[in-house]
Amino acid sequence: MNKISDYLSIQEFSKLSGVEASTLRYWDVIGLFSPLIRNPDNNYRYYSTVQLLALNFVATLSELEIPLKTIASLREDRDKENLLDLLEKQEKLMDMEMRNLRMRYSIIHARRELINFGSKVDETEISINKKDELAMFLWPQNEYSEGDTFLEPLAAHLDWTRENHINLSFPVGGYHNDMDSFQKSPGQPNRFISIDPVGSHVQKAGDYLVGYARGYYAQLGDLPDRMNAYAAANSLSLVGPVYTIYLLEEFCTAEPQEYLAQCSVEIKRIRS
Amino acid sequence: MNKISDYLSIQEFSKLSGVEASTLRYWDVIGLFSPLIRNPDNNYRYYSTVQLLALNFVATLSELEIPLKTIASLREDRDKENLLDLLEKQEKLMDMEMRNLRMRYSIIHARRELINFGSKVDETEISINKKDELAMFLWPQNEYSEGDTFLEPLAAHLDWTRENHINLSFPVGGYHNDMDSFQKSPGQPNRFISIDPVGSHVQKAGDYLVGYARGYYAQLGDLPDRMNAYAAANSLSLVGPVYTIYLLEEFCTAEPQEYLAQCSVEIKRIRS
DNA sequence: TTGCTCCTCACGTCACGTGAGGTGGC
DNA sequence: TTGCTCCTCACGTCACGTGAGGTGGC
Repeated sequence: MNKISDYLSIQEFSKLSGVEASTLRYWDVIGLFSPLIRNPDNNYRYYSTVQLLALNFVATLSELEIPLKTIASLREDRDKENLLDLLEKQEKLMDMEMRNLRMRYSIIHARRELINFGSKVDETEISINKKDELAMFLWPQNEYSEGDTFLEPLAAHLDWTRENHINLSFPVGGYHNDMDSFQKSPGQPNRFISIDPVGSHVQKAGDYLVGYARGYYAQLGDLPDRMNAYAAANSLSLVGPVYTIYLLEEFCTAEPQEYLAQCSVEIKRIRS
Repeated sequence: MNKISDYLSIQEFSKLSGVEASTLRYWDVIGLFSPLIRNPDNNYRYYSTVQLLALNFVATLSELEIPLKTIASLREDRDKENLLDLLEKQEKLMDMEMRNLRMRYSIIHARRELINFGSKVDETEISINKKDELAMFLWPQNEYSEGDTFLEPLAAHLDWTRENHINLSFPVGGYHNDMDSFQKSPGQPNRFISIDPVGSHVQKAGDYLVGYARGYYAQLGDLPDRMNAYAAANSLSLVGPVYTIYLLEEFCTAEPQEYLAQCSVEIKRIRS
């Protein structure tokens, strides 16, 4: 008799192996991994140190998040091909998890950036700011019928977003083709945008005229007028599309009148 | 009455929002997100397109894997700080997930490398091979009492592995201080090793004398003798530690006699 | 009248963790 | 005798998905 045949109680085996006693009991109950012997009088479980290796097999695959049923069937029918197949499959699942995780990361990142900016900004002033490149997806053209708000074209494009794998968890904003369109109907953008870092459209880096407005979606008040007035007073010409992004919205406040929009349009100075 | 007040059945709202009807029902039951109205006659749920925005709030946080209870409490008490705290916490959880995922990746990688190599190798020959660097953890010195197998020192170090965050899902092998020790007791390595890519010990790149043995752990037969004989016949001097790693073990076969060990020791040619 | 949609239970999922209530070993 | 360990149920977890069985609308 060498030391190996000394039996270990479930507590001792648990401490040695690092696997919880409740887990050992469960694995026994479902027939995945059982103690070497049972005391027939009191049903006590007794393990042997030799079993540490077999347990490690189960514990390792379980840590790889392989279903216990699969582990059990692999124990029955174990060879190189089966194991390699299984590991390969698991790696593919993990690839998907990784991609999913990265996407969740960038959603959080995008949202935090907007909120942080929105908390610090001086919303009362119209100003000229340098903006960095911002990647986004451009949605299709919006079409408005009589009496439509922004909701109808939004709803109309939801199918399109799903077909094109646009993730609606990224912040959504508005896009006007130009300052004219923005002034004519500030609450009716020509398109929607998704602030998604893998988006194919880029708001170019450069000098922008930037203004802010409080209130529910698409209620931008006289912001277009004020921006145009500022441009005229400072001899600026405003070119290209107007981007509206919501720094604060239902994610951080229950009060629609506290939503905070930022509108920006690129400027060219007019030589005087 | 504009279009917004047209009510949508649960099916229509589900298709528009991309959220399953069963999920909408569940969110209603737990009080997280409810339809605008209920038909009192038949309890039919009716949603409005305006609710798409509120739903997006819930769906987004749910996709970020934030517990529904937390989302519910956030809806009650919503402000920038609460949301930012929540997003930050979630990001930290995701960091841990990411680290866990990477570790599972490298476990699979390490195991696959060994098995793939073990399937192809010519195990009958002793040969001189170039080996690349291999990172690992060196366990503490083993101490053997009378009658001990490799199991006793292994068990004795399990506490140490946990204290030092050694993950036992990586392949474990043996380490002899030198060829003398290897020949004297091939089944009793001076240390154990964990083939973990973040390990602090490195098996140096270089020319190695490499041999193989079939059989259960630590049953290396006359491999040390054969390696020494090969070295003598070819005027090689064998220097430094002997590494034993198991290419095939209980993970890919149920038969202990099919386990395949690889032993390697660095060589220096003796000038003749 | 006939599908079709909607409803409300109730149960299953997956791998345990946590008592409750009771017994055995030193 | 007294803790301590061990046992076996049974229930909870988390966010739904899936029927079963029944009703309402066109």
